[in-house]
Amino acid sequence: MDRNQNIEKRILWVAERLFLEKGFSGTSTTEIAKAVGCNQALIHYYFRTKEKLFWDVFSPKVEQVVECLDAPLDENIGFFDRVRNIIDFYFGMLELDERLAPFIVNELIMHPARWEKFRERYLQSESRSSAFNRFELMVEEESAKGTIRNVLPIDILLNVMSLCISTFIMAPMGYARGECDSSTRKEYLTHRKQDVTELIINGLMPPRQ
Amino acid sequence: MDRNQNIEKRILWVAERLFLEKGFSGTSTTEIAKAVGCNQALIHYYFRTKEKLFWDVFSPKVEQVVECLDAPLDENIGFFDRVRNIIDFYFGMLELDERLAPFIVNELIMHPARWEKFRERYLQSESRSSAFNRFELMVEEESAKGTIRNVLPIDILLNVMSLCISTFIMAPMGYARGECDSSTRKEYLTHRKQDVTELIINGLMPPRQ
DNA sequence: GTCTATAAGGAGATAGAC
DNA sequence: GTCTATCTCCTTATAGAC
Repeated sequence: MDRNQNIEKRILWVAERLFLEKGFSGTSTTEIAKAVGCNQALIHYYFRTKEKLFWDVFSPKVEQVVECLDAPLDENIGFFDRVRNIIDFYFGMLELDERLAPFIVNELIMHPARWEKFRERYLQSESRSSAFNRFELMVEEESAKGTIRNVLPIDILLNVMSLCISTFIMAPMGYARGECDSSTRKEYLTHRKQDVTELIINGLMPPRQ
Repeated sequence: MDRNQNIEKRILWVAERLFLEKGFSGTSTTEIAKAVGCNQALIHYYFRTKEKLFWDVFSPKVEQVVECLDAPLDENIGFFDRVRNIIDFYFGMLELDERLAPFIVNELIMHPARWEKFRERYLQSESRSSAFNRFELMVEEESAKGTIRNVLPIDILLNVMSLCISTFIMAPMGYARGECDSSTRKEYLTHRKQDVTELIINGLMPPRQ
């Protein structure tokens, strides 16, 4: 954006855009340099390797996409509205930048090793966020009351993530039955968000007897 | 497999394995040649370009992953069992080769243009399979009877695809809370399949009044 | 049909001038 | 800090011998 910014930040900023659009293997340091308006050697001067530059872009994005499941904080609302809030917030975050979901998923597929650094942080029960722990408690409570079916809290969140992210992965097919204009796109996203919400909420109900 | 097979078929066979494991950009024709045990020029003699070779591998896989949603044919069973069958069959197909889901999704993300050739076939209502049309009829029927909530048939299938495919995309994280042994993996897949089924079935119920 | 050799280009990274 | 020049390696594709 601003020509006179710190060059290191400009490189990071341009790299972010290009990595998001074309992935790690699809983007060359030469290309980044050209877009920044500097020499390719400068990229390596600041970030030493392409891998390291990528990590500096990738890492905050992963945190965003995973930790965002925690975000909508304690208001005094019922369980189902709480779940609705989670979906709303999560979907909204992905909608803010539609390149985010494909970017993360692509890297998860192509370089699973990069995730090992996150596994510990997100899967060990000791290091789980307090928001997750509170959510877990709510689920157990509702389960005991019999207001929801028997289900693990982590599965609820996995299902929410899967359905939201898939919406954006499939978008290029979904809203392009012929033409790709932005109103068709918006319509597709709105419709999917609504159906995902209904599915999750309805799917939580205890089975009829 | 057999050393004395037709070389063209052996190239295709090896290319399939490598593309599935490392994607288009991660696999070089040189590498394929080495694995086949022939010269790199021979790949181009038979397939002209890497792109063409890839297409010959990719195309049948897409058909498999999309058309498999149609497959479990008419038995005389109720609607919910029919849906259960679809999930079972679809999940089972992906389980037969766990590289399939990541492969397809990765290519969908990195080269959306490749899908334009399939869009017409799968999204035009005139060219839809008769199995889909029959499924659509069943949904309308159940909807009219009030035995399921108000939902579009295509959304049911999108949700099934999303949840099944996501299971395999997330598998490297999912069953690797520390160790990756095959019993943990099997346990993870079984559990997710069951939860996905419950979610879909339960999510189809009409809301309580 | 299968080979060797090579063309033509792009990649990431570094040395060294300024 | 920023540049030019260059090293080394690897890619796809083709020409031409056998």
